Amino acid sequence: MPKVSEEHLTNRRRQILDAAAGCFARNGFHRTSMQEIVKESGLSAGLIYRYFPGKEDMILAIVEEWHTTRSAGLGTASDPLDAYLGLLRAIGGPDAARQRNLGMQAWAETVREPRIRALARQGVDEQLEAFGNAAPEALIRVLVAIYQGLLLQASWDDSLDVEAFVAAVGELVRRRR
Amino acid sequence: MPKVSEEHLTNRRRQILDAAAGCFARNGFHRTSMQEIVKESGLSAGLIYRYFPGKEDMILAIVEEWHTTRSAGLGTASDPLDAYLGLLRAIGGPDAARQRNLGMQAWAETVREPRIRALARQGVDEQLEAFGNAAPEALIRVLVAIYQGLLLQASWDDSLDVEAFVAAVGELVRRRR
Amino acid sequence: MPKVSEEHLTNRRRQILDAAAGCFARNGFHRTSMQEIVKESGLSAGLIYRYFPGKEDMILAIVEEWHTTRSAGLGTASDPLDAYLGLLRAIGGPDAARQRNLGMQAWAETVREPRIRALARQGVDEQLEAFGNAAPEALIRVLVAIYQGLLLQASWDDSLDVEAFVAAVGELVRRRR
Amino acid sequence: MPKVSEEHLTNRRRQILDAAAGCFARNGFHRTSMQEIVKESGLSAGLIYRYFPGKEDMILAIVEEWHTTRSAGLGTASDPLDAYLGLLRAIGGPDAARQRNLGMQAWAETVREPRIRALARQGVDEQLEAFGNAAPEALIRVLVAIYQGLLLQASWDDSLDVEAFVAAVGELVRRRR
DNA sequence: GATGAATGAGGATTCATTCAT
DNA sequence: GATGAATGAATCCTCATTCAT
Repeated sequence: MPKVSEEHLTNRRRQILDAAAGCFARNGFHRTSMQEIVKESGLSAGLIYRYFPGKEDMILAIVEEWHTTRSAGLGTASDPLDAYLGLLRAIGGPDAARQRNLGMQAWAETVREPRIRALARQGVDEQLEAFGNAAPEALIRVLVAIYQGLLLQASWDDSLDVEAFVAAVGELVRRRR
Repeated sequence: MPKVSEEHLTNRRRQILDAAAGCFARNGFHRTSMQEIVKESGLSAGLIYRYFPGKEDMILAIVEEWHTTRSAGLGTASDPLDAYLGLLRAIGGPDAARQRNLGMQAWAETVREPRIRALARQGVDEQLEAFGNAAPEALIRVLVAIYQGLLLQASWDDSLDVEAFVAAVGELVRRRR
Repeated sequence: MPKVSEEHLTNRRRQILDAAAGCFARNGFHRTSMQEIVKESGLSAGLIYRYFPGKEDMILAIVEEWHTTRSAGLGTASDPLDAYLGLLRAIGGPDAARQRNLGMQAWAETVREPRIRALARQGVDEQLEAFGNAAPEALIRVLVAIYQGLLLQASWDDSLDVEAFVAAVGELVRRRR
Repeated sequence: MPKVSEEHLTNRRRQILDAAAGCFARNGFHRTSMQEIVKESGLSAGLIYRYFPGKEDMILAIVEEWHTTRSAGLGTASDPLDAYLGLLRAIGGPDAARQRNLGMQAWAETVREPRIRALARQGVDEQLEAFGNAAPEALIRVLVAIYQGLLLQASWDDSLDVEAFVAAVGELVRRRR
């Protein structure tokens, strides 16, 4: 009975999304052909279309996941500032290259796809809410902006000194108190 | 002896780049077809290809110009901080939507096109040099990051309070002294 | 010893053909995917392929059945003309929409599939034989043509007055005697 | 200046429609791939899409033309019955194979494409109007039906005796007066 | 110089069919 | 027997680019 377990379905979906994320991070959404994803996933074209109605939907799923990952577990930390600085370190680190690339792709899509723009905006809004008590909106926005800018700069410059960057941010913010 | 004046050539180039920038800002690099640029420019496909060897080159030219515009006349100001805050206001303002869209497109291209990545990196490096005397590198990077992040957030949220944002930045930085 | 009764097999076949006929009448042979038939039949793809080697064969079976139904019990009637006029009424009636649609699909297939062409031709030839004694071939062909044309026209025009049509035919033919 | 004459455009369109009609008459609308039409026309895929937005539109154009051709110059004849019998001879003749095939294809499409159904219905209605004075609607419908049925039967049986068919029709109708 | 008709490789997607379970 | 997940060739269509005029 090829009716397959729930887990199998989830794994397949993962397999596809992973392949897609890899391709997208390497070549961007629009320079990645479905054929490449097919090859990278090791599955067939037809099967992929059983999981995603179209390329656009795969992009959306990838972006959704990206935002979900990003917004995880901030605000709940005992020392929010430390948690935030940790996030900076993470996004600036060498392991985050793929995440950075996906992020930049996602941002570019906000220009023409309302649903992706909504996700991006919502990503910021969630931070505003999470930290709403600790600081005024404008300040949180600045912190988010710093995160975003670091993502970009770290992507462009492998030799960027993330620690120094984080330290500078820490100083700037701590002094404020 | 050129049959057409230098000026004519420059104007034509402008005309093409303007059309392209308009399309790109609206739909992104990859959702814009050459045919759309042809139509928007009012010129013919053949002519456009006399000015740019291909679409890729047009993208490059657009991105180049974007970075040139951006890096203009900072660092030379009498009060660098004021000048910087002015830049924030400018990029956050409602007139800058097109510039923001182009910027986000350009950033996405850094993923797969080394020349565009080089331009992006160079854009940051220029700021590092321009302000090299006034502050440590890490701090300048943070300021640049704030600029970049504001660009994104202003693009996603029309109701973002740019003034409050700028004020928060001003406070953060001034306190430092 | 078959594990499943002959009757079961026949019922299954019926189930499949009914589903297929429904889809085909609605969307035509070529706009109907096997997947739709699978869904409409409530069976599985694999099972359907145990009953029919391929889509083409299902089409053939449907067309065969269509012709069989059509040629039933003419010529044997006590008053052939009345029987014929009854057939006209039947094919023109509102209940016959599905049959009409299938007929038109079948006719289109005669263009490229010799076996279906053969069935169509045979359908006419059977009438020629059945009425062979009552009238010359050419006249029978005309009567068949009228049937065919009515099928088309009734399909295109819900408000067609079938009774008037049949009356006109009756007059035309009766007068002849 | 490759801005091309009106005549050129018309010829190109003809060239495409002729190629398409040839393919369609041979293999049916849905067994004909665009690639076949491309090859048969001697043009390129891209060019064909400058003339027709899609395959569906080409089918529609072909069907439109088919109906236009068919409805030409009846009703205006001095002796309508003779003109009609001439039409029967024409559609039954060996030169009309392509027209017959296209007709059958068009009829099959009436099932799923309202615009094609509308054309078919309109084709009949035009005859009703053209002969409106000469005979009651039902009778004209019968004559049209005979035409349609002859088209089918002639398509299926090369040896069909068109003359005898036409003679039988003539007798049937003349006797009526 | 300037035009835009023409090209054709490449892209996303569908769908008849198979086969491991 | 029965299932439906999986396949991949084939389809329609787009679009960057060229070149005859």
